[in-house]
Amino acid sequence: MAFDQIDRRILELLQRDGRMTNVELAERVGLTAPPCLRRVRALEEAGAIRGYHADLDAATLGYPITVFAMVSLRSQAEQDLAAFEAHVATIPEVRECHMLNGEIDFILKIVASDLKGFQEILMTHLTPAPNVASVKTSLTIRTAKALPGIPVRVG
Amino acid sequence: MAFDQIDRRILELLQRDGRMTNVELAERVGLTAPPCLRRVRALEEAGAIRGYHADLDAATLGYPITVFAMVSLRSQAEQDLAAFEAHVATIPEVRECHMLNGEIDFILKIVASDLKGFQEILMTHLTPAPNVASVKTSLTIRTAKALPGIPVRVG
DNA sequence: CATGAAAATTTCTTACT
DNA sequence: AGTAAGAAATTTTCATG
Repeated sequence: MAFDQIDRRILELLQRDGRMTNVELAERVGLTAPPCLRRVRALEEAGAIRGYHADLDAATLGYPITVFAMVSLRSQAEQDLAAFEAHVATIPEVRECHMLNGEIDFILKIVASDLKGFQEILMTHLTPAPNVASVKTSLTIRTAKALPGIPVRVG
Repeated sequence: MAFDQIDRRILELLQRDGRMTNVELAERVGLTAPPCLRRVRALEEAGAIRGYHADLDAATLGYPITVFAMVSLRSQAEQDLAAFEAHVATIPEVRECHMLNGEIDFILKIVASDLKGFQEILMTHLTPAPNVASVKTSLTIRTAKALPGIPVRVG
């Protein structure tokens, strides 16, 4: 599928404001509402738009702690990697899990209500998990930049 | 400000589907539309909801490469930390920048169109930046989990 | 084949209770 | 928090280049 300039403009605008009305979106990209809506639906169908999410303030809602955990496993056999992924999928505080190349096998983004809660997750669910060789964690002091998704060239 | 069960339910639903209509939202939380909309506006005002974003598929839109970069600086004086943050803020491919405790000063999430593009960012904008002592990068092989935001207890 | 106009439906939003 | 009403947006249908 090919995305033209109007499609990219739509993507950029909806990434910036996911609740923009279709009428405003249409105006901004220079279309009327119906063809604009059809393009949005097509972008959703094509998988270019995976969904829409409210961006919640973690600290305000009781999760002031964000931690990155670098995890190394003993075995990197595919079934062992998959088993670890399946395990972390069950931990609600683990919001992201990315498999990396190199020494570190996974990087996890974890949120917690306090340090005690973080330690609980670490000691109870992560360090003792099967096949885990090492877990190195770093607390987030502050987040300087957190843009959604990707840069969208509207050139 | 205190959030009750209904507020939390609203937050959970909008985090899951940021374009849910207020009518459907109201039905799901057991209110009629007007008080539900008032709650949503109040949550936005209070900063609990920071915004809404379309979740775009990076690979489909020309950014198949995601890299995590662990950056250490020579000086951790506040002005030098802030200068680095201001610098990465100008690089569109750097989507996230978190200041960490410990050996690593910052973790960056970077997207790129290909390895050449990534190398370009690394060599041109990151490694030679003022005050940068070391940059260790890891390519993302696959992302096993990527939930938005935070767990919302609706108990 | 995508756009646009028009119309029907649904949603949003305000005023009031 | 809910009801009711007016305004606005969404969505379908249909005509056009």
